[in-house]
Amino acid sequence: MGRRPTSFDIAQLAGVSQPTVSRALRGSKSVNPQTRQRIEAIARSLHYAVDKHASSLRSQSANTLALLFFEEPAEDDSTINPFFLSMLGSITHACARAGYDLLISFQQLSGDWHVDYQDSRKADGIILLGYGDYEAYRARLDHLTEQGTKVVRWGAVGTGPAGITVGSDNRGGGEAATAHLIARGRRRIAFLGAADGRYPELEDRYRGYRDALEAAGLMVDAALQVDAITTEDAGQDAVAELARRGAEYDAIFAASDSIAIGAMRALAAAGRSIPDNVAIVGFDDIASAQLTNPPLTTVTQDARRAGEALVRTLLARLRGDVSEDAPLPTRLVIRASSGA
Amino acid sequence: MGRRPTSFDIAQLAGVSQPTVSRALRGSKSVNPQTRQRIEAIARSLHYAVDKHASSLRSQSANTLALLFFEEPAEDDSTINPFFLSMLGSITHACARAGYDLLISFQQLSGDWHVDYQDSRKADGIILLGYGDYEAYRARLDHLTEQGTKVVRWGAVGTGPAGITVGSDNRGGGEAATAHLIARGRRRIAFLGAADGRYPELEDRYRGYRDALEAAGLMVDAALQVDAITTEDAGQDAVAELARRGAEYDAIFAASDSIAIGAMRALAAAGRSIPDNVAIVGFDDIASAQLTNPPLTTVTQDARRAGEALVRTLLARLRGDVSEDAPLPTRLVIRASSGA
DNA sequence: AAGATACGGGCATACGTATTCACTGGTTCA
DNA sequence: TGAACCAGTGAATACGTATGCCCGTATCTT
Repeated sequence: MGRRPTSFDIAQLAGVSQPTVSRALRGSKSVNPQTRQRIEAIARSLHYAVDKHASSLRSQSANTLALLFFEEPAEDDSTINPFFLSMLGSITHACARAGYDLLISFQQLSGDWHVDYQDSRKADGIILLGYGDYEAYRARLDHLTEQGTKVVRWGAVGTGPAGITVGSDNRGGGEAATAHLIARGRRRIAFLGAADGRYPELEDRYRGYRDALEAAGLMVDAALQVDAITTEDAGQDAVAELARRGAEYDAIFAASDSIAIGAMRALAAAGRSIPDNVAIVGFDDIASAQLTNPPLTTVTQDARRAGEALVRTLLARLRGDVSEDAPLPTRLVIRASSGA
Repeated sequence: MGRRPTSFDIAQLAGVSQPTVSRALRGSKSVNPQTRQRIEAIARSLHYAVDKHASSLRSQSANTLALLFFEEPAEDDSTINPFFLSMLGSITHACARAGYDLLISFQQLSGDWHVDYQDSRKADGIILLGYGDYEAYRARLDHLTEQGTKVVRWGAVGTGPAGITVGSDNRGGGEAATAHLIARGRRRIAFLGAADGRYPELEDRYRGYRDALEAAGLMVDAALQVDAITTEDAGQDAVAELARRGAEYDAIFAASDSIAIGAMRALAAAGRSIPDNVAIVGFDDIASAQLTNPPLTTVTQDARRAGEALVRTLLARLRGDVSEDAPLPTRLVIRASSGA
């Protein structure tokens, strides 16, 4: 019960020196196999575990990654986009498999998170997660990468410093969603979601929307595009805005499920039936999408692969590789909200 | 751009010794205020941050807490009970406020998680989160506390080693839910959820259920209690089991929203209308509860307060205090599933 | 006026590990 | 047969910080 055992204690019991213990336990091949086994047995029997801080101090690497969620400053309750939460599992597991610990933190986009982890050596690399006004943190992102901090982020592939962005094929997903509505006979399809550069993912989905319209020979009507960020309230407001404009539409492609759910609420309140009056498709396939009434047709992003890709890319960067992956494929999940 | 600045660099620039820098930055009052300011200014200008590992090694404290989620071994996808995920925000924030970092990890209940954090000094204390067969990890829990590891867990207050459990007033919540159904005129109320000792939270909710029945002079009918763990599938199965027994009932109190949602699905499939044929109340108030059809009446647990209480209790234990809080209050949220 | 006290800060050291360098005894090769 | 080599290991040291101990000076106390 005394104090924690150290590598010296093990060395003494094994009749070797401390460095040999260190080498044996880290798998150096310049240790006699028999010696190694003896050392490992003793270590096990003493419940020995390498002191993480001593190890990190000496080796100058934390063996830890940091996961930073950006939360909207507006929201008082700390609700994180469910899609990101669903990545949490695979990120955690991928880290564990690689032998890394995972630090987690919520940050305001506008805060000074970009210095903390960089300076205190808490983590070897950082994963940034969260939709949000891209312009608002682009400067911090550039700063980090210039300083040599290892970072990856979820976002629109092609934006931001080279090779640090992992993301879905938003454009392809947007096209698939819209093409589906067209195939169902809809012609006046509204798009709810930011179309400007501040939300590149949503913008890409908008591009896909236009691709599909144009491929079908349909006109892109600016009156049918309403800005909305990914919250239910924004979706609700967007439908109100369409009404204000007097816009006529028989379908909605919402740039996220949260927007879609808010929109459905507004449509229901206005007495418009889904999908008969208005068909609707979302994006993300969050858990709630199965529970809406009617269930929401949406575009699935593979959260598991996403998390794994983030970790894999970051670990590659730590090794000095720069592997730029292609966008992750998306898949249309057809439920009742988009028509029979 | 050279290497990271150390406290020696700052000392040199400030014309003092390294220990003085350390003292100044940690707020020791035995440093002249002017000296301190000078040091702080230099530290800021160099973007100096204390090296976490050196600090932890010297001071023998990690300044870090660990959050361990237990996941069901059965589930291939790493879905965590949404209620626990909703605690994540407040736990994270509470840690940040206290100046602690937060490590996160998913674990199998049956794994050997109980040695890792204890031995490697990664964290000063551990927060355990996750429903699960209590008997299955009771031994590990006892082991940890006996070794002096600082642990808190979410669960049924009164179970487990003294003072380490934070939890809701499950019994009160169960009583409120059941009393509500009785007030709505229901008389044959089924309980879906484990009533044995392996799931103490659910058992407490069952106790509350019985309290309410007895207070109203109603009989407790064993045929109306069906074991179910907190998954949708279990809820679905439980309704099937009631049918198999030929039990008659006009209401269900489900020990969790997940169970309730599964039950609603089964009822809908069986053509029984909610709430006319069967009124139903859940427990947890997860996000999906608002989206069911009809929306689910349920018992809210305050996730924010829960997370804060967990962190507060753990920090108190780290200081050596043993503060045993009362169970956190719950609140009945009445929606359409329990009748007009 | 002399001793006591407080203040500010330096010296030395310890935390536990990983790594460089040097050494030994044996083996191989020309 | 000497030189070059290799496997296996120990001695020494560095990583960057926090803290116990000590000392000099200035301020009180009686």
